[in-house]
Amino acid sequence: MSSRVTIADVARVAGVHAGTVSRALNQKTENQVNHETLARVRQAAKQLGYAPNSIARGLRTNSSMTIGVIIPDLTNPIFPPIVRGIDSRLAVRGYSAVVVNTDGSDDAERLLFESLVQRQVDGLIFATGHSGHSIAGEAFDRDIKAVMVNRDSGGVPYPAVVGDDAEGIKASLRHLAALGHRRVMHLEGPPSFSTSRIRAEAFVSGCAELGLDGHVVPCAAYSVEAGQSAMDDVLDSKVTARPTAVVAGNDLLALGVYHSLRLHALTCPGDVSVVGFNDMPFAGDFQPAMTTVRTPHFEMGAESARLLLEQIDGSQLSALKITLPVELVIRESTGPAR
Amino acid sequence: MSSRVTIADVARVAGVHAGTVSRALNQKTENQVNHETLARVRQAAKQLGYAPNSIARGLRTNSSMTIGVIIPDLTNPIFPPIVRGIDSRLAVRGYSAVVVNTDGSDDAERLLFESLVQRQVDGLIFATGHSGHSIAGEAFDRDIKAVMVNRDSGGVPYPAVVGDDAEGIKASLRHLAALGHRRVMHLEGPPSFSTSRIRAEAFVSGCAELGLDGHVVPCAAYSVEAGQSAMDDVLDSKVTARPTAVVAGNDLLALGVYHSLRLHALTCPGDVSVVGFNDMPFAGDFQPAMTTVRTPHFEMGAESARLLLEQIDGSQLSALKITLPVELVIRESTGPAR
DNA sequence: CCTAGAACTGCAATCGATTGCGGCGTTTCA
DNA sequence: TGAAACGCCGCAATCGATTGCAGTTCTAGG
Repeated sequence: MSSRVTIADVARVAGVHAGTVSRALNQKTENQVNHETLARVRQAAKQLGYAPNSIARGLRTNSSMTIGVIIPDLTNPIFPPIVRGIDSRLAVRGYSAVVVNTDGSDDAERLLFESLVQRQVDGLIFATGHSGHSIAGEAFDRDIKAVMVNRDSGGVPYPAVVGDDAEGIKASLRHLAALGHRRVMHLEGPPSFSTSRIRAEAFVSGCAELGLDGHVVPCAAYSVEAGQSAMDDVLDSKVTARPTAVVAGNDLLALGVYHSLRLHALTCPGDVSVVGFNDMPFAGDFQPAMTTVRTPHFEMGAESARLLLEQIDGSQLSALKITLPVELVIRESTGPAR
Repeated sequence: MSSRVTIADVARVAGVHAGTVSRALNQKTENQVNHETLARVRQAAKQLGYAPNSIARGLRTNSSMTIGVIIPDLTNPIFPPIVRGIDSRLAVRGYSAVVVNTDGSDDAERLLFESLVQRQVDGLIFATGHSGHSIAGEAFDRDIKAVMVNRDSGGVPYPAVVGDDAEGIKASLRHLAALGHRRVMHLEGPPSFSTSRIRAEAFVSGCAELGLDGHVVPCAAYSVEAGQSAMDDVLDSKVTARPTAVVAGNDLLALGVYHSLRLHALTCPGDVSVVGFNDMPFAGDFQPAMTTVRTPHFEMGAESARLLLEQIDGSQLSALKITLPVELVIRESTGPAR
């Protein structure tokens, strides 16, 4: 399909050898060819509508100009901005991204990883939080270039790009404390995600610093359902006192809290204040508009791509870990404690 | 990087010729090799951890097992489900998708199209509504296999997968009419999108059928800002009477209407009822929960991938146009007319 | 006028797999 | 018993580009 015209056709029309055409059409080698010849080759190439077959080139140069991006689920709203950030850096260098979804399955991750490697991707970006049986260690052993984004490296010596989660949580806590909240709760994401642990720890230490009565409740997943289920349990429980504020592990969990509160005929922020995490798209349009921690997803993606390209270029890595600043966005889901 | 073991290595270990290894490791040709040899080759391959270099294979077989997906913007929430639908069908056949974003720019679309073709993609899925200077016609002339999704083919003889937009609009209108609305308005998306025109036409004919006083207002883009701006103009206008219900071209425009209403101290659905289109993720969590037309994005993606694979397989196309049913989801943004 | 060196460009190997062709040994059937 | 048929596998060309090497021409310096 398509691309019928090859370098040999151009060579024939220009009256030169294929090797010369190759040199003429490559930035790095075009100074090796005579000016007139170069013009003739270019003219012939344009006339024939020649476009190099990147598969053939890849075979010879051992590179595919392709980057694999492994994420849990594209429909999780934090990932599209990350992917676009990655793409923004990749595109200007002529690279393309192949995005695959694991749906949280380790088996799927392994399979997709293998398929990506088979495809000769020039590098990998891991955006799966899973630090359990992560494939990253194996990738490193196989000399595969990669970076982590939105998760720490989990002991594997790959560079990582993360948001300042701890600071985000602490800012949330300070905000709540200023509103007079004392009994606060954290909905923690699955412990297999490095971000979950970091946020939970920041919550605990933040509460200690501010003198708050903090309580951590684990959730089975980063999903609306898991958040609602966890909050339901809390509200139905007779033993634990109802918190006046909830710091959710992410916006999805916070949304689950919204649902649970509505089901229990409680208001937000009247009865319970809620803070999310990520500032996912349209978080300001929820009911109520969600107070949440904005993380720079696009930039995280862009930075991760930059670090990966540095590896590929073989240049010295400019950083092993990049922590990007976050910002608490105060909207309507937080209010004074009753 | 990686994949150091080649077919020649396997051949050496198994004591056979490379060609035999190739035949042994391919489904279609494995019956051409003796059972014992086959076992020996497989054993050697596993022992060495052999994985075929798909670049090399692609060069010879003239296929990359890659599909290009051209969309306007991944962060528009309707696209992730479409992409995942595409991927769900592609993955089981060993294909991968390369997704690129045009951001609505025709120039970008052309550039990305060329880069995809250069990458020797085996087919293309166009999800850009733009029917203006669409590249599709040229793609067809170049014998490139492709399908359209979420847009009609605009005269180019490619198969298309769309939602039943007209029915969605009419169902909205019936719902509003039943609530007693008479003066209704449609916020039309940019006319360069085929979906815009179809929805606007359905609105007009639907109003006629139901005896409603319908009015169409064009928007500059499918965005929250464009929707708000258009609605602002309507509400600020002294000449046009305020409609009691708005049928927005999509959920983003509807969200813009929400913003405009709030700015003008009007309530929804109290003062104005609003219906969106697409049922984007979390539409039910907006303020108020949005009544909208659910379109089966995942299925649309899956169907488009199926049609593309049919083309690639060279089999008879099972359909030239697939229209998937939509469903009106009634939530809280629509109420009785005052 | 001669020669070293530079500037170009052709030659051919190479990347790693696939595949048409043909050879060899064995089976089958007349 | 002979020949056709078949099963299996090796040989080598091929996909389309890149690139080290070497040859040719040209320039410049002595």
